[in-house]
Amino acid sequence: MALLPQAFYRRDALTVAHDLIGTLLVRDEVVLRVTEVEAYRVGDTASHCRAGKTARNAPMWGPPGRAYIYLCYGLHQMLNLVTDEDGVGAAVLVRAAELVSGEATVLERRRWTRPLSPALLTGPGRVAQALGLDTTMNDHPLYRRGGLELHAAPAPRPLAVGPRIGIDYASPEDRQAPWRVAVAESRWVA
DNA sequence: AGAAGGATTCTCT
DNA sequence: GAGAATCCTTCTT
Repeated sequence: MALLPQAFYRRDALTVAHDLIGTLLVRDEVVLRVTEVEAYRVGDTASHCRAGKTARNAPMWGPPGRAYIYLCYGLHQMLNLVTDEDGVGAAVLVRAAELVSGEATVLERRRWTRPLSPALLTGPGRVAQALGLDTTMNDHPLYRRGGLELHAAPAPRPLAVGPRIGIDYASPEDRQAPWRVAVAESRWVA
């Protein structure tokens, strides 16, 4: 499988967001196909970087192709992939995925008892939990072998776009911006 | 030092 | 659909 190079991430977050759909998140035996993402772009009033560099969002300002993971609502880990040039704050949030392999490990990490359904992996906290991620994985490079990796795969079509979720604090323009991207026909979408 | 709020999820009804 | 869980980050005093 082809590891995506760092150059893949060194572009505008919205461009990366579109190209991210269909790629494979890989950690050991667990493989997830990305089905839904949101772009948080440079100068974005919805972005964690809107108030400048802080201890929490520092990974977003670093080199592209690395992980930015943060704790939301005190309990959910959120996985972002850092984009754009080194030194500017931008990233793409992974919101949903489809199970490709590693079912046993994912079920265990998610403490899933019900019959298999898209709810297993639709939602950013669920994806991160399925991959066993937490903030100690911050700055982890996804373009190198080892730990969490991102692999190229055929791009599903068509895609659907819409406004992002849970950003009421952003400017009206940014709230409406269609920077959420998903596989149009997948059931593995929130 | 204290307070507010958050890129959510789960379990009910 | 509503409410609880839960704690870090950030902003204010």
